[in-house]
Amino acid sequence: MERNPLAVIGSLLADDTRAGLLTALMDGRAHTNSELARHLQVSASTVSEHLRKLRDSGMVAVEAQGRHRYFRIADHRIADMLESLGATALSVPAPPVATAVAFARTCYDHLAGEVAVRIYGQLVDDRYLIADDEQVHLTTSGLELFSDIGVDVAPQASRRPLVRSCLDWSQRRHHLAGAVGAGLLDTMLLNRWLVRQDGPRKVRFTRSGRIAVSATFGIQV
Amino acid sequence: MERNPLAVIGSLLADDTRAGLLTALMDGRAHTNSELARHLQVSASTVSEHLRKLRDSGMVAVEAQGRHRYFRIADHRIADMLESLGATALSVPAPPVATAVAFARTCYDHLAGEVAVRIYGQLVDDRYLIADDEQVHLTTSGLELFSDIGVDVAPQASRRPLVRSCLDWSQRRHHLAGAVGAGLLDTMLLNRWLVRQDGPRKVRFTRSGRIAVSATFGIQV
DNA sequence: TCGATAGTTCGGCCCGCACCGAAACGTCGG
DNA sequence: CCGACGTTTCGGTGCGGGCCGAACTATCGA
Repeated sequence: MERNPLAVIGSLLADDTRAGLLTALMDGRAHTNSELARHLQVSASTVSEHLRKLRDSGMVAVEAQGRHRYFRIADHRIADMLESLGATALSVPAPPVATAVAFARTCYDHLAGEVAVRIYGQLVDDRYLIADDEQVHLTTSGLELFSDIGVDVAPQASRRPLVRSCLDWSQRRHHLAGAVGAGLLDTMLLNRWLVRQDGPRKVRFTRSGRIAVSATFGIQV
Repeated sequence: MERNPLAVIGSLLADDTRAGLLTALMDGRAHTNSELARHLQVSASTVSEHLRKLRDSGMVAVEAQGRHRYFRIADHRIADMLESLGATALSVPAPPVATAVAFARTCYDHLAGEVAVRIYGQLVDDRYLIADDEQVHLTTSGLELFSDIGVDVAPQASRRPLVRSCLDWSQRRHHLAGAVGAGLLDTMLLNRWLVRQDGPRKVRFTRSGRIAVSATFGIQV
């Protein structure tokens, strides 16, 4: 059965939930299945099926990371099309869909956002951290650095790696995860360098926190 | 129920028949309900319902003319959107949807197309025809002109007006309809100025036809 | 005034598909 | 290896909507 190409695209957009997924993804970041399910108030299985269709059609791409799978708009051509489509809707003057990217936020059990990316980069530059293509290692001086601020850097009894890199989709760059990444967040919260905000993953640096981060990692916050 | 604007547009495009209607209308011309129904091989009632939806949404506009209603893409913003959407489909390099406009074709019982528009304009310029906003009248010299080439210009027993203007949607300009318009086409075919082609409304000027039209109306064909 | 034709509305049928819960699968961390 | 958790697959249900034919309206031309 030969279908009209307009109808093919239209069918993908026609469903309200699917359109909601695309709209949510239009913030330029990548999201997990369950995040999206919560956001749209539908079951995880439903979202999974929708995402599969969007993926099959090439509108959405996926990147696996551990037991999470991050979904995002496939490329800027798709984004442009959706943007222009949304603008055409009610002759609305194109509401700016891009949201402000959080400077600091949490990503599961570790710190993410702009500041986390900069800390990660500085750690690499200063040879506290060695990052090759696939693997990340903490150097001896890195071990000392984290140990000094109260992060447990003992080799884990568990299989959990000390350090792991995690891709920050709002930045498209890596930041620090793994046991040390989690420990760093714990320490920051414990010492009130950082306090949680109302949003689920929102955090904010305190005044003393900014000073401490500057002193510890040598970056300006 | 609040719906996602993407889903609103998507729903309109999602149906294959509706997408086919829009694709057909993307030739830039206006078409009637029954034309479109024939083209898409569905019933007239089905097309009518689809066109109503497209009209309600503002994607398609309609203009009534006698017992015909001509449907067209509402404005160039919609056309642009559809064009870009179609181009996004399979990364196809945007097939040129605009078809060549027929130089000469029939419109029901009279002549239409580029040549008909030019004849009409020349008739007005030469004062054979007086056209004000709403009405069109044949002058005495106009009566003679058509009488000379064998078109019956006797006042009609029927209510049918001698001359009427008909909007040519491929040209967005008027041409001659009414009893004289119909008679002119008859005469042209009878004298073999014009011969029918294989297409339902396709006609072609003969060599002698070109000469006769030039001589009669003073236009170059 | 009347038949022919274009278009719309209405009623009813039926298919496609969005949805959910349950179960299966894969990865993480203990 | 095991429990926890994120994700996907599967089966079943219900509803929206596209389709047609028939009836109705409007216009044209005789």
